[in-house]
Amino acid sequence: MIIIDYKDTRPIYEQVVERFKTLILKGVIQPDEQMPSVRSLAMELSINPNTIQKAYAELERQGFIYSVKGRGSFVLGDSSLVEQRKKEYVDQILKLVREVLEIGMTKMEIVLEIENLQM
Amino acid sequence: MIIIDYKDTRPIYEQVVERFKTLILKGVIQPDEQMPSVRSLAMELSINPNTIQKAYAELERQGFIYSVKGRGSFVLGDSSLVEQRKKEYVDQILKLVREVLEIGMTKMEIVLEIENLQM
DNA sequence: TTAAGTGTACCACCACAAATAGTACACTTA
DNA sequence: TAAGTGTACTATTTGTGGTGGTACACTTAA
Repeated sequence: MIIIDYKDTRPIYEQVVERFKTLILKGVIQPDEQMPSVRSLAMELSINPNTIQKAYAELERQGFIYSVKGRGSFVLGDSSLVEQRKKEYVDQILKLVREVLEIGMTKMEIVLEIENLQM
Repeated sequence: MIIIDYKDTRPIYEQVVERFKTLILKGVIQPDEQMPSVRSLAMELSINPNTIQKAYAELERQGFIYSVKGRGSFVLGDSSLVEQRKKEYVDQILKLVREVLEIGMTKMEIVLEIENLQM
């Protein structure tokens, strides 16, 4: 399910985060389904449990999963934190957009900046 | 005019940048006025000229001053400051856009929100 | 109650990047 | 030409990020 590419320059935990995000967004892992445990996945990938822990913490921060001490980590549903956080972000973005429109920028200029944004 | 706080965890050059930005925005240093020279300021603060050079390069990048080899560095006028504020807003917006892309939104969705924004 | 499973916290190590220093070069002006 | 200016290059120091080792805390099932 998860693979690490050592030719990839990105840190391991980041690769894990992205891989799980894809799996969750595509519905391969369903809401409320249990994630592999920190230890078992670390064992499987022959890396340190802390690295998986870091990945899971990031997934939790971004609203994809939640973790319960002693029980495990679980996938959150679409309607939950992710959607909520999207709204919060959009609100913040629009607020800033309003301000920058007031000092003379145009919507088109802003849109162009976003289109050209490199990740 | 400039002071360094060694208890401050931020790097020296960053403190210098911020201090000058404040002074310029408040009008304490006027447009076209000459900045202290790299060497004299470095001497005054007992640090390396390169550190001041780095601060000035950053101030130039942000549109606050301009430098001429052999002549010195000078404060830019109001109109360029507006441009600077635009840049700062755009930077903030793009930062948020990156985050919201991270959690699964698309550029198109964001752009649509902006297009539909009522003032 | 206990054992095995779970997430979490803390510290150490290492590699790499950022910050700063040292020095030399290039330009301008009086 | 000399003294002042910004700039470029390299070396060294410092800080940060990523990972590993280990111990702790909690949950669950036997």
